[in-house]
Amino acid sequence: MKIATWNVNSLKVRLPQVLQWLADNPVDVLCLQETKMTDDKFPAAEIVAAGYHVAFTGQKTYNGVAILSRHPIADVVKNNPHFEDEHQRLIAGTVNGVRIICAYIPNGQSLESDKYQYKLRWLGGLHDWLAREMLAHDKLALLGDYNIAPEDRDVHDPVAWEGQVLVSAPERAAFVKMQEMKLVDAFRLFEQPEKLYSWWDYRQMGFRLNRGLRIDHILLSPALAATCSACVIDKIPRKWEQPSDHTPVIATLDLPA
DNA sequence: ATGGCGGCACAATGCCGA
Repeated sequence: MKIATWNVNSLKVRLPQVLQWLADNPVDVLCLQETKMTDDKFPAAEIVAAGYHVAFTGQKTYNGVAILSRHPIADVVKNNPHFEDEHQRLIAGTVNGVRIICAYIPNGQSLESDKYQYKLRWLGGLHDWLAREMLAHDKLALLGDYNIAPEDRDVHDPVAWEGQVLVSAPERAAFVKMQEMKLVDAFRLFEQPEKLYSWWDYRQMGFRLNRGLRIDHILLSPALAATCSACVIDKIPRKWEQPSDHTPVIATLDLPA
């Protein structure tokens, strides 16, 4: 079973790339973030025609998340039942006995911003809800755009980024807290190439100069981590015409698909 | 020091992302 996550930065613009990527990479589950559309605009028919079930929740202009799955998606939950939030940033569903949680964690903008406080509150709410979900689901995966680079090796220039949003100590502490609840960063289960990131700024030739951050992650519960045989970042879509600034992350689980 | 790119919006510039 292969599960993946991709912040597409507008599904309206990126739908052809999503369909192309799925044709090239027929994963079992693909979590999308930043669909940036209301549910009435969601291209469900095109995705179903590509052989996927889909669950989604969106809003105008910002945010929006979706789960695409080759298998039926059960027990769909939209948003965190224990955190009041007008943003559409979270959707969960169960696929083949695996609890899939797709998250678009807030960016935070800057350490001085109200949005940063919202990000930390949001992470607190996520933690509390995750604890409950983990009790209910042995096999659980949290996939998405975390907007957190967990360690300096996940940052192209740690000195330049020091103290900035995405790398600040409180955000990293929230990531560590998820690891302390036994969620495992699938990417770090394996030897990886150095300086491999999942996001690059559109500006200043960020991708060509590999000025990136690893902020898109797949975290696995212990029962799933034990089955994980690979985790890769696929840089290919970042090279396509009119790309998202993020690129997909894929984990392979040795479970019957 | 700022914005640099890209997407979006009651549309020209401003907000937002990261």
